[in-house]
Parts: sequence; C-alpha cells; structure tokens
Amino acid sequence: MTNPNPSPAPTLRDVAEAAGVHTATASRALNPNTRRQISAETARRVMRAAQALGYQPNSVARSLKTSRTGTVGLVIPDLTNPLFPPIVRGVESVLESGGYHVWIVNTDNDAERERAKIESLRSRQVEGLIVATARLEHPLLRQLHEQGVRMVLINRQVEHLGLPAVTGDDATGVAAAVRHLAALGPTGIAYLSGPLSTSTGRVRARAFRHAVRDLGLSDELVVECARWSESDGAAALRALLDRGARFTAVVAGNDLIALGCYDVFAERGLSCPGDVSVIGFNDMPFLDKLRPPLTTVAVPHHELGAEAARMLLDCIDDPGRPARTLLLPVSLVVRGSTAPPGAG
Amino acid sequence: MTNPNPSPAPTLRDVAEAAGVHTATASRALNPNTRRQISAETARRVMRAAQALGYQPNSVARSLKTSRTGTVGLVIPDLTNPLFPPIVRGVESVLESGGYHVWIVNTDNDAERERAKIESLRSRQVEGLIVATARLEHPLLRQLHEQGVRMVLINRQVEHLGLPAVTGDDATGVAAAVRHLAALGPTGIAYLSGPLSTSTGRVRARAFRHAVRDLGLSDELVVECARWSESDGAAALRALLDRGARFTAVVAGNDLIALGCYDVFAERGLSCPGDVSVIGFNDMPFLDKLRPPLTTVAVPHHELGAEAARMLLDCIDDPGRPARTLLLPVSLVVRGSTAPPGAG
DNA sequence: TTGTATGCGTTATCAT
DNA sequence: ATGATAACGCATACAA
Repeated sequence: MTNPNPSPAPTLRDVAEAAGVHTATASRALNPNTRRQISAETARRVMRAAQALGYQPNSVARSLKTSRTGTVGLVIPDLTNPLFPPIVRGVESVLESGGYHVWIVNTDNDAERERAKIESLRSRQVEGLIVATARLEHPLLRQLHEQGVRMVLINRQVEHLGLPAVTGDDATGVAAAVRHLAALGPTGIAYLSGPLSTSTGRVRARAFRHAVRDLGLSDELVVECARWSESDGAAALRALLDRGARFTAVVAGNDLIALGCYDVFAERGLSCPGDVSVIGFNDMPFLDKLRPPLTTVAVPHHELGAEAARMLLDCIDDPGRPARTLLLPVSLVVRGSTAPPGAG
Repeated sequence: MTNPNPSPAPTLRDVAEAAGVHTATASRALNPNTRRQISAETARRVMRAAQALGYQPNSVARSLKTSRTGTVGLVIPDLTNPLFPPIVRGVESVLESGGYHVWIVNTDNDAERERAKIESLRSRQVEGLIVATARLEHPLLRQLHEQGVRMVLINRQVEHLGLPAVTGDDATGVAAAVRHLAALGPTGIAYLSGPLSTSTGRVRARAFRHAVRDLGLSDELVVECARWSESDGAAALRALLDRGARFTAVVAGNDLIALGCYDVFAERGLSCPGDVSVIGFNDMPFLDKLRPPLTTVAVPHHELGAEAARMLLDCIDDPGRPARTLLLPVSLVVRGSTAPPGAG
C-alpha cells in the first residue's frame, strides 16, 4: 500500500509514445486551444493515453516556456487577524474564475520577512501582487512599482505613489461613529488610533479630528497604538485614564483595539456602556457575542478582496491603464457597547 | 514614475556577459554551495554584476532543471475558521526555517474544489502536502498516497490508511469536559457532535459516549451537526430542545457549534450557565470576551502545525520511514459558561 | 493534419 | 578554475 519509491510522473513524451505520435502532436491534442488543429481521431488517442498513464502537465516546464505562471501573490500582514481571511476569500473567488491561482504569504508585520517573501514570489514569476501590508512610506513597494511590477493595494495605501488601491471608506465610517456617539448625549470622545505609519491609521485619525471639531468637541483625546492589537489598545486606554483624561466614549481604530478596552474596563471596574461607550472598526466575526456586543463600523472585506482582484486582472490585461482608488461604502452597526452616558 | 513597459528581468546570461564570464561560471558564483569552485576574484565580479543589474534567479527555470521546487502545499478547509490561521503559522514557521515555502489553498469544504486545488499543487510540483481536510473515507487522499505523494494529515485522519498525522488528544479532552460537568452536580449531558464523516467528529463523539457511560449517565442525548458551524450547532440544539430532551449541560463538538448554542439560548430565553452549561472545543481566540466566556478544551494549534511540518520534512528526507501518529496534549479551560445547575 | 527543430533559464557533466 | 554542452518538460514557428 505504502509506496516509498514511486515511478516518476509520466511526461508528455511518455504520452506521445503511448499514443504513437510526436510530442508536438500530443501537446496540441491535450491543449483545448490547439486541439482543433488535430484530427479528432488522434486527439482521442492522445487523450486516452494521457488518461491511462495518469498524465498531469508539468506547470513548471509550461511556465518556463510560455513565461506565464497563472499565479498572483497575496501579501498579508497577519493571517490570524480575523479581518484578513475574508479578504483572502474575496481575492480567491475572483482570481480563480479568471484562471489564476493565489499564493498567500504572511509577513508577520515584519519588513524583512516581507522583503524575503515578496522576493520569493517574484522569483517564482507571479504575474501580479495584491498587497495588504502597505505603509505610507514604503521603499520596497516604491521600488517594485518602478520596476513595473503589477500591483494593487488593499485596505492601505502608500503615499504619493499613485498605486491602484481598494479600501473601505474610512473617513465616512469614523464620522458616522462620532455622530452616533454625540447623538447619545453630551460627552467627551477619545480616539485610540492605529499606527500613523499606515494610511488607514492616518485617515481614520484625521477623520476623527474633523468630526469632533465639526461638533464643537475637543480633538485632544487621541492616543496612537503602536500596532493594531488588543494589547496595544489596552495600553493606550490605560495611558489615557492614567493621565486623568475625562471622556465617556471611545472610538477605537479597529475592533482589536476596542477589545483591548474591554480588558481595561475589567481591570479598572468600569462598566461599558454605562461609564464608557466604545465603538470599533471592521465588524470582524463574533463581535455580536461579546459582553457587551460591540458597536462597530462594518467594512465589506470580501468585496474589498474581490474588487482588488478585479483591478489586478485589469492591470495585467492592460498595463497602461491609469491607477484608480476604489472606496467601498461602510456602515455603522449599532450594538450594546454604546449608550447614553450614565445609562445601562 | 509609472512604468507600463518594464525592461525584461535580467537573466543569468545577462549577468555572465556583464561580468565577462560564461553562464556556467556565473551560476556557480551565485550559488553558495558551488561558490568555492570559483576564484574569489571572479566570484566577486559576478556578484557585483548581479547586484548592479538587480538580477533575481528564475525559480521556475531552476526548478525545471533541478526538479526541486522547495515548496509544499497546505490544504485548508476554511481559512475563516479561526482554528486554522494558527495552524498555518505553525506550519510556516517550521518549513521556512527548513528552506521551504508554503502554498496555502482553501477548499471551502468542497470535494471538487479540493480535487482541483490539489491537482494544481501537484502540477506545480510541490514536494509534499499537509492536509487538514481529511475525511474518514477519502478516495482522493488514498489515491495520492498510492502514488507515493509525501503527505501529512493534520487535525483529522483517514481510516485504514496509515498516513502520518498530528492531532490533538480529542478523547482525553472530551473526557475532561464531561468530568468537569459531572463534578458540577447531577445532570443530563447532551453532545452536539461534529460531522461523523471526519475522524475528529467520530473520535470526540465516541469519547463522549464512553465518558458519560463511565459516570453512569445516559449517552442518548447526541445530535450530529452536518458541518462544524455556528448555524449547524444552533440547529442541532433546537432539534434537541424540540424533542423535549432533558439536560442541563451541553458538550459541543467545537467552539463554533458552542457559539450556535448561544444563539438558541437567546431565542428561547434560556440562561447560560444558569439553565444550561456549555463547553466548547479548540479555544479559538476571543472566547474569553463572550457573554458568558466560553469554557472549552484548548488545543495547541500552532504546535499542531509545527509538528506536522516537521513530520513532512522527515517524510521528504526519508520516504521509507514508517508513518507515525502524534497526539498533542489538550487542556480544559474553565470559564463562565459552566456552573452548577440552577446557580448564577 | 502532423512532424521537426528550437528555446524558455538554469544547473550539471563533461572537458580543458 | 573555467568553458562548452546538454538537458529538464513543454509549446510553438516553421516545414512538410
């Protein structure tokens, strides 16, 4: 049953010999596009031989010959962040129907690892890249762009680079969050920002300042988190509390940062939403089952991935086409973590 | 800035010409293993030329020549299940330090998609497979095994196939869960099983029956879920309640099924753990923030992935080595979803 | 319709 | 130490 020493995989040559034709003929018979050049009879013979031998074309050889691999790379900062798997699925759903295969790599938010992984993707001749790790300053992406690498950014952008990108409408989402909190009653609103080295962090933070100022509120209560993580969110909120800031509502840069607030509430004996309301960003799975259920801004992650994939296919088909930025609509999802101050 | 028509990537030949040597010499100079055959002087010249041209070796061509791709495939049923990303990370961490790259594919729990993806991986000449989609009856995996494909199963096994596998110690975990519930007081315990077409489903269900029988309790309260999902878990619990079953505790086949129970509790006005205790399996992220925090059995997913990767490396190094099954220890994590009947 | 010949970019086996 | 040559498996321009 076990077969430690399998016979080598059959090649096109084996098929051709079995069918009594030349490899060129076999190649044409096996390829749907060229099959019509071949008599139906020989085509059948070849295909039968291939079937019998269990022939599977060697994509490596084919790619070398055609200089087309039919693969694109997808660069993700952290697959364990629930935000990204739906993006992956969206990307795959479109690219697969376009005949492409997706090579997912994880960078762990590490620039050196990112460099190595992208280098590996390129050496494997991917035909394009979908990148979710962009920072505002990103020499590597800049360089790739200058080298003519087909590339679409997702969720985040690079400054002054004119790269095609698909993101959620962060500014509108943050504004909606702030308005929702303000409508609950007079209040001070704090903002726990994601890293300002990313466009997402920067855009949301700026939108927060604008939104609170428009309402005549203070825009001073802002703390930056070093990473988009629970622990950094917790640290930021602790810092805010420790400096004696007065507020009854928190907007978090994303859901993970909001979850960090939950930890601090427990530590400090604060009730949410009674003492402090919190609002997240992304609407990652299972937020409705938290204590309390987290109010958040829903971003259509699957669609984000799908649209980015479509854009990449367009880039590959027509390299000269101008770069577009697509902003997908977001929506406020009100749950139990926001309420009028002093209520519940 | 934009470069729609980039110059073609430099090849080894370009480097050789620039350095004034033959391609063979350039190849040897650039490869750390063969560099010592070359004079230090020419090696330097070649490497400098490569640097200057921005040369990157073409892995496709190299793979064709060496018949080694340095890649392995990782077959995942559903990346959006929070259980799998940590496994992916574990696999990657080991394989990368072994010089391999991981190609992740998502099957969406669909057999046809699985077949297509694995075929694609094979045509791309992956050197081995780590498979997390196994069913007890799995003709495709059986066939691959007979063809001598190097393969390690993770989390689930195939019946009667003697494939190397790494899983959590499900039976011990379920037994611990049942004992925990029994210790809380006299009670009827129900079991919401995962699909019995998977080894994980089968092993856990059997362990449940044994555990309750050992305690002199009924083993009749078992319902099978068609999939490992929240909605199927909810449906199973509804079915149990609708047939008037009497129980004060539920063991769920995994955490998602347990989350489905939360939905039904809300629908039917049941309090957890007051009316019914629930216990999950896996300890996926964020369970501690649920209402109530979910008691569960923690499985070391990262380690699962890492060990499977080590096993695969062993299989590749020594194809003749006998298949081993590795059972990693699990641990009960008691949180708020379990309590003595009628309490809190 | 089919066969012949060539080359994709690289490495390995010969020579020298 | 380096160069010449061939070959990996396949697809295609060209010839027949």
